[in-house]
Amino acid sequence: MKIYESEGVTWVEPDDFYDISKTLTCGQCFRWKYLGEHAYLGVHTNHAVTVYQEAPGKPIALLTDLDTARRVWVPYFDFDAQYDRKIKDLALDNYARSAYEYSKGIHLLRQDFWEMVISYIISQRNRLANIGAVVDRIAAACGEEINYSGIKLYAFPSAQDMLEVSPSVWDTFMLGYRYEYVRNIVEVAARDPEGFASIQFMPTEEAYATLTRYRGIGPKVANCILLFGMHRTESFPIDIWIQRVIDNHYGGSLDASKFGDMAGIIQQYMFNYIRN
DNA sequence: GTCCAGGGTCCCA
DNA sequence: TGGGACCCTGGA
Repeated sequence: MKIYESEGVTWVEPDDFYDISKTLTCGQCFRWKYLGEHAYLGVHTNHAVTVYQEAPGKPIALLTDLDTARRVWVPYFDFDAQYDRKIKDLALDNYARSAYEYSKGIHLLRQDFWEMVISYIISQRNRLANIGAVVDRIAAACGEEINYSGIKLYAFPSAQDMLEVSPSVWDTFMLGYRYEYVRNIVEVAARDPEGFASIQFMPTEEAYATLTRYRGIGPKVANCILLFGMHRTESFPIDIWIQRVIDNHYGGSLDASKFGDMAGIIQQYMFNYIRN
């Protein structure tokens, strides 16, 4: 990977083939906004950035300084990752191969654990666009304001921040039947922030068992939290789309462990492939 | 206006 | 182990 600053813009050239547009729109994240002209605006923890890529495989521009880019955005975007080499080492079946060819350039973001817990509880039986709208409303109501070149953006709030606003504000989030799920886990996390945060450092099986004990977190949501919020790339969340893939192309059953620690990335390739 | 499904999970038989 | 219910939204 190459990284350098030029006239206030930091440029990144990953070793891997990288597609910013696919990475940000394939459904793994909910809060990035398309600005037009190949540029996206997004927030991670209490940082905001504009990212631009003229075309897949081209150098990527980050509107931030070199130090912040190195410290915050290189890990977030997984610019250092070497998926292409790992994929070559796997004997992919025809469908996985087609999904990869179609979706190549998608990378797995290293998103915030707590934000992913809440986002994926909200995601159940919900539309992609609506998930982002709900998460944005929560951030705007409870999150710390980030002034980004005159634009007001909001960090995703902590559990304590979310409890500080009144229940009538919670009603404006439009959580629907997921209200009790979110409320419960926010109260749990606010009571013992460090204990809850420690889930992300547990071995994968223990983390899965712990997560699925909470109301509103079943197998699919737990696997999404493992994959997107903890970067456990061996996780393979099965939603209705992936289930369709398994039914239509794998005769009803698929042992994703044959993909090893690329299973989660191949899941993203398949999800992107079948949805388009 | 009605109907239906959307990145599921819980509950109860 | 399987079916129904659950909140809210947008498109047909």
